[in-house]
Amino acid sequence: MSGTHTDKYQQQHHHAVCAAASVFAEKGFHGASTKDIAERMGIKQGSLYYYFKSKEEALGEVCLFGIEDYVQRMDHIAKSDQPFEAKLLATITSHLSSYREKNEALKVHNDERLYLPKEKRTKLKQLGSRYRESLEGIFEEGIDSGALRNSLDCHFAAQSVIGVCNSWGDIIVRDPNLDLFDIIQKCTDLLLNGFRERRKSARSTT
Amino acid sequence: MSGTHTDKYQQQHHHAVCAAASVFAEKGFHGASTKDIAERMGIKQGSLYYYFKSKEEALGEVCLFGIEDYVQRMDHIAKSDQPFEAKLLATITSHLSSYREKNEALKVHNDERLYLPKEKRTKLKQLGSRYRESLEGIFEEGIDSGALRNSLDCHFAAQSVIGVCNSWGDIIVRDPNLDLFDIIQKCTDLLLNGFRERRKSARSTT
Amino acid sequence: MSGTHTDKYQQQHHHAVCAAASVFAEKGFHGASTKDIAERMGIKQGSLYYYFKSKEEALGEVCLFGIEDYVQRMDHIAKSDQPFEAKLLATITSHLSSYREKNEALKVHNDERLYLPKEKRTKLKQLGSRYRESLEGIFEEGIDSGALRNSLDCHFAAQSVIGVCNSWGDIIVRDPNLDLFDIIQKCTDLLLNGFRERRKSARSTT
Amino acid sequence: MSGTHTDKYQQQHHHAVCAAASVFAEKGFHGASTKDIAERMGIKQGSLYYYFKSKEEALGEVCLFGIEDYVQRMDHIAKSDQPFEAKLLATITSHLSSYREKNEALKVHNDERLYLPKEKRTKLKQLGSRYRESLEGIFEEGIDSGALRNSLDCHFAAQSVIGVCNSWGDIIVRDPNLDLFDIIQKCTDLLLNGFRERRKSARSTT
DNA sequence: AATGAATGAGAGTTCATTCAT
DNA sequence: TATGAATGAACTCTCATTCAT
Repeated sequence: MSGTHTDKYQQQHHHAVCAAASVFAEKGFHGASTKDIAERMGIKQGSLYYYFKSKEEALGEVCLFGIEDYVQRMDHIAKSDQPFEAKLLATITSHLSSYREKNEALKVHNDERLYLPKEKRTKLKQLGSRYRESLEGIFEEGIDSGALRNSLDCHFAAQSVIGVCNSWGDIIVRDPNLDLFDIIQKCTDLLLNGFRERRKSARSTT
Repeated sequence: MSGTHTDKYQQQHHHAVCAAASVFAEKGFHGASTKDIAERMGIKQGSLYYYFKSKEEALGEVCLFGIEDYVQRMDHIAKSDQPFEAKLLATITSHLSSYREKNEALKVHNDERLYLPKEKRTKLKQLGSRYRESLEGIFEEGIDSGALRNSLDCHFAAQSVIGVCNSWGDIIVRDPNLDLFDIIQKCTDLLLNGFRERRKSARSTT
Repeated sequence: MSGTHTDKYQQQHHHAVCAAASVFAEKGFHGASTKDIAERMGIKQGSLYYYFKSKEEALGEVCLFGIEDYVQRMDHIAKSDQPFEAKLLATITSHLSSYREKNEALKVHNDERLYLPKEKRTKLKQLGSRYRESLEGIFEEGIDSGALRNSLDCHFAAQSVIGVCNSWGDIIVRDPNLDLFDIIQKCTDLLLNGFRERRKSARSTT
Repeated sequence: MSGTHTDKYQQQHHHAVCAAASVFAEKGFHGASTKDIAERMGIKQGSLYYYFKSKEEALGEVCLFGIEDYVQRMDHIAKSDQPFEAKLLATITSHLSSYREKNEALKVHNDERLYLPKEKRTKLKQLGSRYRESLEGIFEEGIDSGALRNSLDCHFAAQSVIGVCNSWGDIIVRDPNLDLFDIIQKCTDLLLNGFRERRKSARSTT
């Protein structure tokens, strides 16, 4: 991948991935046209095929770009030597910050990856699972350390964290004026306490 | 609307809305073709236009169908005379059950309503706001009743409930074998405790 | 034709021909839809086929209706015992008045008859030729009577009369406020003098 | 318009306008298909849209092409320093010759411009009015110079000239074997004498 | 005498893709 | 490295026509 291409190519290729991410995020994969992408890059439609073999390949690259370092960061967090609370905060910070930085690509991954052919989805699925499993591991540690109640369903917990973050992520992407750190704090607070050991037993009625 | 059309027309029209919901949910608005919808109904493509003036109109009807009674149910819950905990449970139950019943239409509303022209989005936006505001009202009551801490940001809380429910809704739609009531209970538990008054002060760092 | 159908049918059929004439005149044959015609009649699209076997047949009937009595009137004029000047005036009066009375049908005949299949055009062509030939006959009489110069090309003259009348007819149809008799007089004057014997020889330069 | 496009593009674009003119003239705007036009150009249907944004735009360009230099020529004639008779002859020659040269486009302008949206018709209407007004001016000069009788209605005269020319133009387009100059001469003769001062008073009856 | 419902062919248009230059 | 030109398949939508009722 490196070596076969000039510097300019690499730059333009990256430029292309970002343009595609931006357009796909805005219009969806099927609603976006290759012309849209090319125009956002400042080149002509036909020239796009110098950087992508097909529109679908572009989607694939965007999706991969969208989660890969996001997953890596989770690996770091999981392996780090911090108490459960700090890890959860770090996770949420990382997740929500992603939407501000590479924002569009992550959104595209979440919303459009289904339109990829099965084979191409495999790697993404692995990365996604790795993310969720790392997160589940963090929750297991939390139980062991006594920070969380024994009965917690770690799979449910991880999925919920991802869900909350993604839904706030969507809102963040749509409204750039929102205070990111305020949201991070409130989400962390919600999730931290939501999964903690209970005092008495305030069971809800039906 | 009633009176101007035959019984058969009404039936088929409803049939068409469901077919459209199903196809849009699966492939997205732009990824779905009118041929797909017609075929799911068992009629020919051209005949679809006897029931919809355009593909876009079909999307509009699906979206409306997707939220209208779901919003009404929230109205009922909000107006009812129950303690906060019961209202939250009822809300979550209603929201997640929707995904099982009219499932696809609600999903379509959430994911595809952006592709509607502004004017058509207005009514949907009103309904959506009504939902969120009712939910915020429930949280305000919860604060007043002492069930929730004073400092709670009700807007954040409402948005988070919606977010959690929608993200689990997506999962439910995709996997019909999931135990709906297990998820409802766990979500309620998470959210209830996440927003409750705190014991000590396990504050996380920044 | 008469006897096989009820009175109401005959009435509605006539109604249909008029509606078709009106719509064809406004939008052209290909630009008009059978739904347009039905709506102008106050019936539903499918019901139109009770009166016409096809859209094309409707055009055929409109065209025929548009010229037939117009040609008959010309026959009368040609056979009548009047001086040339009176016959020309009568011809022009008849032609231009037609546009006010059955206006749309005649316009349709002129503008849209080409879209009829060859076979159906035959009868129309005969009628049209009969008209032109009668008119040529009138001009020949005019020469014989000394009202017109010997050198006049009667075919050219007849064609020109028709051309002038049709072009003014179009204008009359489009603007119902025009003074029909003013136009008739001016046209007659133009054509009468345009074809008359010359005084000196005011040849135009190049 | 020049500079933004390749030479080849300009050529093909012109080619496309001519093909469209030809097809519209033959089948009418609504009766003609974009496939017809493309085929006449020797390209595939989809490729036509490289040269026209829409079928309607094609009609607009054809109409404009059909009258623009035809109007300019009239401007020249009107401004030139010739006696009335010469100007009339020049006008008729120009008008009828147009049908031989750019033939189809002018016919399309006359017959199909109504199908253009209002905004696009504005420019055409201006050009058409300019033509008619120039012609009226010529007739006014004719009156002043004594070549025409005082009582002449110049608007009627101009409209009639246009009408005669257009109706002969249609015939010329349909039958390429006709002797153009014979018709020009006969039309000029008809119109010149039709509007001239009268000798005695051969008034027609009513 | 008229309608509702459906059909199928064809329309205009868009678009991912290719390829010579 | 990038473009202009073209393609063909797919798409949304319209419409003349049919037919059971």
